[in-house]
Amino acid sequence: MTPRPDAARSRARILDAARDLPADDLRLNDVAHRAGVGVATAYRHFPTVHALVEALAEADLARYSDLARRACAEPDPLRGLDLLVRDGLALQLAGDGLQAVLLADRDTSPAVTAIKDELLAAVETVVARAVAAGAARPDLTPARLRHLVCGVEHAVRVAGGGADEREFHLAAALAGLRAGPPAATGR
Amino acid sequence: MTPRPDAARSRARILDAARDLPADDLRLNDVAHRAGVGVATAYRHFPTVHALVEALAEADLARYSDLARRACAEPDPLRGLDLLVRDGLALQLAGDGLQAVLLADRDTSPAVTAIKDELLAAVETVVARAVAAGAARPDLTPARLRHLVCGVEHAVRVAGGGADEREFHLAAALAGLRAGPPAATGR
Amino acid sequence: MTPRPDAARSRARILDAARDLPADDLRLNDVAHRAGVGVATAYRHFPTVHALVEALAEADLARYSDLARRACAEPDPLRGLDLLVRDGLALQLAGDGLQAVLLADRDTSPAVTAIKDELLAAVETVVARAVAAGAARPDLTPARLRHLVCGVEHAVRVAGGGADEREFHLAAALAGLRAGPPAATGR
Amino acid sequence: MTPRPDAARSRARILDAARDLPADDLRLNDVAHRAGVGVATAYRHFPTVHALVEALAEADLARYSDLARRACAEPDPLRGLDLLVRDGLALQLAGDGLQAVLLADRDTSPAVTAIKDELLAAVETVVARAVAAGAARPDLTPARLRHLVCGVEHAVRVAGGGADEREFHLAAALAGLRAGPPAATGR
DNA sequence: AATGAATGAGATTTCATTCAT
DNA sequence: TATGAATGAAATCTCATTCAT
Repeated sequence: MTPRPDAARSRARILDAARDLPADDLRLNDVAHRAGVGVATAYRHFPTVHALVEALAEADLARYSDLARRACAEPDPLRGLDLLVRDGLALQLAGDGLQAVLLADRDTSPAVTAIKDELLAAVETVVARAVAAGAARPDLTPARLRHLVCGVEHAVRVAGGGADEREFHLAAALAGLRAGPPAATGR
Repeated sequence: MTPRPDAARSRARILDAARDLPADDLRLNDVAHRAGVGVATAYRHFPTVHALVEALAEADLARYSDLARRACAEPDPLRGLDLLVRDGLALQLAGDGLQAVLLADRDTSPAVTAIKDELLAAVETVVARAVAAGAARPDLTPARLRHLVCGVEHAVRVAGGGADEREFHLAAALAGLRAGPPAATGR
Repeated sequence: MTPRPDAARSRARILDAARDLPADDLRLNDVAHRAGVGVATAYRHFPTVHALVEALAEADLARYSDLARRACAEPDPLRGLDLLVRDGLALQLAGDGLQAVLLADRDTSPAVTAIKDELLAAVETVVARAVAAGAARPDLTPARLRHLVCGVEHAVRVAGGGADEREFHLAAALAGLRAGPPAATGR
Repeated sequence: MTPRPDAARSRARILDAARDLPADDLRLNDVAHRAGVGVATAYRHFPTVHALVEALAEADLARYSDLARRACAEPDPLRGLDLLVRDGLALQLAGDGLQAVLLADRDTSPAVTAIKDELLAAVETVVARAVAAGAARPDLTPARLRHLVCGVEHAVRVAGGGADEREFHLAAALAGLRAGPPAATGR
């Protein structure tokens, strides 16, 4: 079960090399070359690009899960929701493969699935508490919260990713989550 | 000046064929084949995939511009803003290459640049009126509004694109745009 | 029979444009474009690249024929041979399509064939007189003389085409033509 | 260091296939197809056509170098020169890519450069000895000798390549090399 | 388990020639 | 006749994945 030492070294080198590249444009060939490792070695460790992205995201995913647990523990449901969104957004913006892993239907690594399950459970709690307390729109669901944060991440990225833009879009999102449905203005 | 009829026919066939394919995964080779046109012909008309995406988006872009002009004409600035966001989102969700064209720094076609300029000018007016009327966050800018709508589009897409999801994210976004900055709850 | 004035103008423009390009790498497309003329127009005037090369070479070919006639008229057969080789080489080096036309089995233009026939007849005379006078190797034939000059042209070209190199290779060739067979030194 | 057996096999198959084609009209695509090898494999081994031509010529180049060394070792400088020209011409006529490799300014393969350097050094010696012994024109240089042989190769080729033609042009060239400058007969 | 050459599919590009206008 | 877009074949190149060693 314990990996051979040289295998572990290869794996680590591959991950290190991958961190220098944009997560949305990884080529296993390229990564292997930069890692000073054979192409097939990279494929042995990570059969698909997604498997590699998962491995890269795993640490951040664990942090996300911890964050969600802390958000559950907040006495004030509103503050819990805000904390989750604010710090979750920061995590998603810091590492560019996280969104893909969060949104994937199936995971390559069981460990990743386990962490995601924990995370989703905690998010469910945070959302349920916020809705129950009237601190969030009544039609908010855990899935919707996740999608919304992904949308905000996207908005901030296309805006260039600066801190000012992040603050603006975060503030608008938090306000939008909280408020009840606005008076209809549509046609 | 006027394009030759056969050139126009080729162009139209290429565009028709491209409409059957996802805008984010177009291959000129494939498009040419489906259009019953030589590969070289496709490359002559559209030197890059982006040029083709632009051409596909041009009609929607014109509709977007019309919409923005109507939004300017709304007597109530708030209703103008809501109209622009709601119907703009619908346009962006209907044709999947629109966002890429809207966000591109440079355009291939001068016609596209012209339409985008008109659109941006109208958006500027809508935002300025809404802010002046106190109907939108004071730090809202035209660029931020565009990025926000792109974020909402993204959220709805990852949610599966259903009408319910669209309504939820739209409502949250409109509410978030309107409200002043929320009481700080961050760390 | 008289060409229409505009056709004549097209033809002239094509020839002018072709003169700016290396004769061994002409593309009709390219020539047409530089001439400011439609591609098909170029093809109408010159169905093949060789036809164009012939037309470009025609004037030089006529000069070559005149030269050969003058060489025939030389009282001294040796001087006639030398004159033909020396000035013929100069002509061949000056315009880079001449060799191809000289060596072609068939010609596109009857006019070119006529000039070549005159030229070949004169060369035959020059060679016959030189051989008869003992001023050239007895096994020299008109064809061999032509091939030899083409070989010298090639040597000068790969040497860079300078005047010194031309003089060296010319001198060696003239000496080689004149001498009887050398004492055998081969295996 | 040692090439992998399968890579060596591919390389050999590509070279074998290329030998069936005219060296002055090689297309990597075609060669790969005939060799029963993927196109990409052909491009990996030989990034350009010239690299392939070099590899094809390498064996002949080595023979050429041996020949030049033997020519240096001839006690009689004149016989050394004749041997080099006669047998060098035979080599150049046998394999049609040799001239291109000999005349190229830069080589793809360092091995080829090394052989060419040896060859050129030996030619230099042969020429120097012949000139010193009064067995060749005083203005003969190693470069001129190379260009002259290329010119003779060209003449023989355009003459059809037969043995008679080869003997004629060879005899003329050897005589031309040997003789001092002829009495001037030009204008 | 590690290696990197081989593979084949297909993207892009070039070009000579044809054809509708 | 003139035009230049269209054409298709083929050359070059890229890439993700597989396979022999």
